[in-house]
Amino acid sequence: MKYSPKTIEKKWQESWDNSALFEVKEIPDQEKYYLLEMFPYPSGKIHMGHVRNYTIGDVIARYKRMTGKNVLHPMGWDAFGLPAENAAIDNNTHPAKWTYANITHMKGQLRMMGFSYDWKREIATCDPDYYKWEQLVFIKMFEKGLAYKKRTNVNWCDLCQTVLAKEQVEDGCCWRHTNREVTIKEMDSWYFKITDYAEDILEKCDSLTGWPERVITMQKNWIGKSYGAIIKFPLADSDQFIDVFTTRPDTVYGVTFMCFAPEHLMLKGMIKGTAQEKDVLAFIERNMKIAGFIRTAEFTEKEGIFTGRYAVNPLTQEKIPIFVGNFVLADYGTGAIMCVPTHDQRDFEFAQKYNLKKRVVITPADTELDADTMTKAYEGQGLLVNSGRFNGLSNLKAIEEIALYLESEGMGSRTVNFRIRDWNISRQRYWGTPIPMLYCDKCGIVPVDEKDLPVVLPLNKELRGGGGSPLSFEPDFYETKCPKCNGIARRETDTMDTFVESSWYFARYASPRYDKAPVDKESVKYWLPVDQYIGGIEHAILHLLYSRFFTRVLKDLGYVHVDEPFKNLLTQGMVCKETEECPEHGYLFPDEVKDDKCTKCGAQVIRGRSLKMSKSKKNVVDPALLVDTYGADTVRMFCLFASPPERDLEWNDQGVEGAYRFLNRVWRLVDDNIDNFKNAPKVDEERLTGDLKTLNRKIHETVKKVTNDIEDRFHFNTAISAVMELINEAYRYMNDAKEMDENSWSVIRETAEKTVILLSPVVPHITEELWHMLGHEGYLIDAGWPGYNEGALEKDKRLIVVQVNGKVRSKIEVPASISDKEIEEMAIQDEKVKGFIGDKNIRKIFVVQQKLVNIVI
RNA sequence: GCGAGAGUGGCGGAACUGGCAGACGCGCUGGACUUAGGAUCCAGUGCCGCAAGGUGUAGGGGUUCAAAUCCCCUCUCUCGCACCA
Repeated sequence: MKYSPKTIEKKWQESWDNSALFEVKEIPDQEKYYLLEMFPYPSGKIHMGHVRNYTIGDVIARYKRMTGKNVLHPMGWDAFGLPAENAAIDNNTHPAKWTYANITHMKGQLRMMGFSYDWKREIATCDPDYYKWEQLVFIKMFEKGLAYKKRTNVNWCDLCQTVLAKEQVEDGCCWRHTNREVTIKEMDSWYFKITDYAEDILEKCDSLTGWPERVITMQKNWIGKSYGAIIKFPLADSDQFIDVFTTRPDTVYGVTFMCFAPEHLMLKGMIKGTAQEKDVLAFIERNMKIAGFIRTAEFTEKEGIFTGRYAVNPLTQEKIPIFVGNFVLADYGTGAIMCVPTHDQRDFEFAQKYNLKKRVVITPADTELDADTMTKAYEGQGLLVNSGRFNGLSNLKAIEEIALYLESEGMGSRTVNFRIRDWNISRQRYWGTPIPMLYCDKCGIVPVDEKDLPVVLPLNKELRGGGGSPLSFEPDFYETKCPKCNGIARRETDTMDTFVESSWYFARYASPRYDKAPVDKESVKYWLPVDQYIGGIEHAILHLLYSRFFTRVLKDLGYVHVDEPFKNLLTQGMVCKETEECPEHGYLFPDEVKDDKCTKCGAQVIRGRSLKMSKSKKNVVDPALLVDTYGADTVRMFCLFASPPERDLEWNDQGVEGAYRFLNRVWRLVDDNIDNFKNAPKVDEERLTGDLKTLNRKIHETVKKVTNDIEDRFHFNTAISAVMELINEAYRYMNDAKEMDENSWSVIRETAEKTVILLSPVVPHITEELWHMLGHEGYLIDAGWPGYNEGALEKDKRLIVVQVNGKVRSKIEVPASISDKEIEEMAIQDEKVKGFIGDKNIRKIFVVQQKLVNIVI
């Protein structure tokens, strides 16, 4: 019988399905294992990135199940979001229709891959049964002050026609449109108070020992905690004060000017009536138009203007000029900074440009600084000078001392500053969770009554393009009554950021149909946290940070018992492929290239470097086509074999062929010999000798290696290669054997059986078929993971490498029981070795654990 | 600029705590079988050399009996951060 993936894959997928093989429930006395892969956005069809991500997860899920764990392995859809809305407008359909059609199609594709999901737990976040609970959590957050509304400057993406959170701006551009700069708009928005949890989220980073170091670093950087002080500078000729944040209170005596961000709220009032007012306003206006990212980028030249007002240095009582500077960040610290040109390079450059006063207040041990002649700021350590009562103190000590002094004088306070901002979750779009709030003229902002949840997204509406919250054009939706006073009220027409849905879906999977609360506490208690989470590194900040925040909120609301959602995190690499480019026609599809020439114009194509698969670079491979040709098992195997999970995967069509060839080899090992297997007795290890004993030992070695590779580090590539070695050795044995007796067939059958079990998490269909061909009943996944026999691993002979002066000169075979001393003797007696030693003296001999001898002459 | 990671045959990658560099796969070469093969099987394949042997893990230096692995310097690439006061 020929290996026919199409037939057997369909057969077993249906069989697993019919027997509900992967449906799980809580079993209190069985150890659980919650394995989760980041759920996909239902964009239309699955791509190679999904296939890789989910294959890695499936191997772990199946392996853990085979080792006796109760494995939760759910799947669902991150179903709200802009693409649905845009597709709806483009194709004159409805986002819901488009989304659900995509889900149906993609679900079919995932089934074809043979992933072991508990589909009974499937979630689509656009389902009112899901977002209802999100709305409830929102209301609870509002009641606790964790969700609030404010009017501020926000980041706006013109292409998305919506506001973005700070995390969703990359290099000044929208995270979806990396070539479109965000603009600044003043708007009302809803915020989640993630800053309340910043300290805890930061601190617990160090407890996440199962996370990749770089993800932790990125999160720490994003939160950006720094210790310093807020210092109050009196505004001259007024009774006002200006707050500045600094990490360097030790340099206050050196402050010779001050700088405001153009957005600073005190500015306009301050300059009223001054001679400079017009010029300063013009400066502010001009700079406000430049996107914050560009204005404060490193390559932008520092620019400022004197406001005409002065502040008073609280320690020197000196009057210092106040400037507005383009480089000062409005949303970090207080939006105003004290400037110390002698000890801060940025301030130094600014002072040089505008010819401002400088005073040295820290002196290094070896040289004397002169404020007038120095060419750059001195930012190192030293002793304080020109600093009144603090002279002579080391500056590190002075940071504390001066802050304390200012505190005691009521001129400041030590403080901790965070870079992270509250999470703006308002989106001026249609296809998202409605924010369950309403506005009443009499009662103000009022939450929707819990019994009226969910606030359902109206589905019978036609979408129009052109911007503005679509729901704000739907009176049927926004016209309502106030639950407090029964008067006329208007619903909130913005929807929530879609990152909100993905911030808690992992908890919902524990009890996906629970209809009394967001989660069933008992289920959550059993399943959470996620033991292993798998997904792309691109979510290092966004999704993973929001999820950590939301889990804390859910804990404080009493829904879950954990504060960290994901115990272990694996960030898999990208799937890459070579690109081909024509000088005239840009990127080309593989079939647009013939003999290295562009089929459109005949120009020589440029073979580009390997890049992440993407439609725009035309280097994508459609998994569906591959599955159709080779079967899901081959595709799964190649994805795992080509590189370890955390590294990028280099796509190679010929490599796929190799995987297919190997599976055929495994198939034939069983299929060709099945009759011989039937009559062979059980392996009797005592009676094995020679090559057969070696092959039998190889079986045990392979079990050991595969187990370690999967268990310790998820290195499936080396696990697979170990099985390949075993298969190669079995074929070699059969090829070399003069005669195949019963004993031989026993060991070959044993090889086949163990191969089938060890490969089953990787290629579940072919192995299930072979398992049954080998005469077993029941599903392979319940067959248990094999152990190995340490005794069978022992060799009676060993090959010892003999080095002379560190160079390999010979190899000798010795009995395993031999002593180090005897090995030395044998090594010296070896003919080849003798030739290298000659008549020289042996100075020393090293023997390494029955492996190697190094003779030093 | 700062931080993290990486650099190994023609290619993807192995080598886990320093102990035979290149497992396994792809590709390539030769052979067998065959009406035919882009199926299958066997053998070979880092580089130089007929061979003995030499040489080799980005480059240079060091530690060690022994270095892809540890230390120092340089280069290249990837990712993240980037006027954060």
